[in-house]
Amino acid sequence: MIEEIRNAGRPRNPETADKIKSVTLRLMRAQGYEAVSIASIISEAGIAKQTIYNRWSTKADLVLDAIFEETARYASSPHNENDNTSSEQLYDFLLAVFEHLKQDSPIICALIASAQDDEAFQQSFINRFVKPRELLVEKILRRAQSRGEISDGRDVQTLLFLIHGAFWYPLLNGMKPDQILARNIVDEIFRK
Amino acid sequence: MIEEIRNAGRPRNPETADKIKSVTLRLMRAQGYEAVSIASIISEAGIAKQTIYNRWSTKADLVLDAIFEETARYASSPHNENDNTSSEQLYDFLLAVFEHLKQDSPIICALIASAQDDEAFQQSFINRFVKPRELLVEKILRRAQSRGEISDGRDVQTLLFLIHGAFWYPLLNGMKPDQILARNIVDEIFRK
DNA sequence: ACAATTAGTAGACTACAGTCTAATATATTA
DNA sequence: TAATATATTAGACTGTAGTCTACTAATTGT
Repeated sequence: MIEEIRNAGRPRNPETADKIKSVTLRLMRAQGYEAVSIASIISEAGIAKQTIYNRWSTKADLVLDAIFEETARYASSPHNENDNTSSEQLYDFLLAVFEHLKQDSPIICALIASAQDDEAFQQSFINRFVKPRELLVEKILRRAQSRGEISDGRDVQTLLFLIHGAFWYPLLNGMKPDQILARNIVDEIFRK
Repeated sequence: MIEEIRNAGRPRNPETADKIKSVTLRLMRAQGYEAVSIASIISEAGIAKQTIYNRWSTKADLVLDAIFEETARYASSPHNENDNTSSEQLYDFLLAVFEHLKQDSPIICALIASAQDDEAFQQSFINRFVKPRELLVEKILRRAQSRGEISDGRDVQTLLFLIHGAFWYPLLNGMKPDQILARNIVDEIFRK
C-alpha cells in the first residue's frame, strides 16, 4: 500500500520525466554525450530547461538516470545457475557487462569523466552504478572461497579492484573489452 | 649538434612556455583542474589568451605538458636494482607511482576525464602517459617470465590491465592507492 | 472563493573554453 | 630598405551548462 502524500502545489506531470529520459537516451546513443546539449534535449522533448533542472541537478545526473534501468538489467544476480562453478559465474558476469558496454560504453565513460569534477555526482554514480556491480562480484568471490575454489587468504577487496580495473582501464583508454579479455581475467583470478 | 633552423617571422619568446607551464601547475595544485580557468592563467602569467592557444590546443593539453616532466620522473626505469626480484621491482614501481599520485591524483583524474571526450587528447595522453608506464611494467613482467618468477603461459597484456586497472579503478572512484594496495597487487600477480 | 505552494514556460543572465579579428612587434630574406 | 611571415596583444564573439526572474498553471487547505 503506497500512501500518496500530496502536498499543496501543482503536481509534476508524471509523463514528463520518462519523456525526458527516453529523449536523452536516444539522442546520446545517436550522437554521444558531449554532442547532445541540454538545449537539444528540451527542444526535442518540448519542455522548458527548468523542467529538467527541477528533477536533476546536472546533465550527468540526468544521463545516469536515463541509462539506469538499462544498466541495472545487465548487472543483476545470476539467475538459474546455483550449480555453476564460481569461475563460470564470474565469466558470465563479465560477458553481461561487456555486452552492455558494446552499446553504451561512450556514455559510461562520459559519466566516469563527469564524476571526476563533481563530488556529489561521483557519490551518486558510485552508489547506483559502481557499488552494485562490486557487490555482485564480491558475492561470487565469497562463494568461491566458501567452496574452496579460491583460497581464503586472498584479499577480496584487492580482487575486486583487479577484476573491475581490468576492464575499466582498457575502456578508459579507448579499447572495447571482449570475450577474450573476460576469459583471461577469469583464468588469472582462478588460476591454481 | 642541433641545427637551429629559423624561418621568417617573429620567434616565440622562449621563456613564455615555461612561465605558462609553471603558473598552470602551481594554480592547479592549489585549486584543482576545474577551478583554474584559462583566464586566471593568462592573468597570472601576464600574457594573452592566444599565446596559450598558439602552443597548446586545449586546456588538457597544456596541463598534460605542465606535469609531464614531473610524472616522467616517477615512471622511470628502476635504477640500481638488477639483482632485485621482479616482484620487488613491481612493488617499487607501484610505490613510486602512488607517491606521485599523493600530490597530483586530482589532476591526473581530470586528464583521464578530459580524454573521454577528446580523441586527439586521448591519443596524446596514452602516448605520453599511459604507454610509458605500461612498457615499464611489461619489461618487469617479461623479465619475471624469463627468470621463471611467473609462468610463461600467462598473458602479459591481461596482467598489464590487471595491474594498472587495480589502481586506476580505486583512483577514479575517489580512493587513494596506498602501500597496502601495492603489496596486495604484487602478491596477487606473483602468487604461487 | 481565496491563500499558499509547487510546476512549468520563456528568456535573460553568468562563467567558461575556445575561435576570430585587427593591430602591433620581431624576425628572415631579397 | 622593403616584403613576407610569424608572435603577441586586447578584446569581440560563439556555444555550452547551469542560474535566475517574472509569469502562468494546477493543486491543497481554509
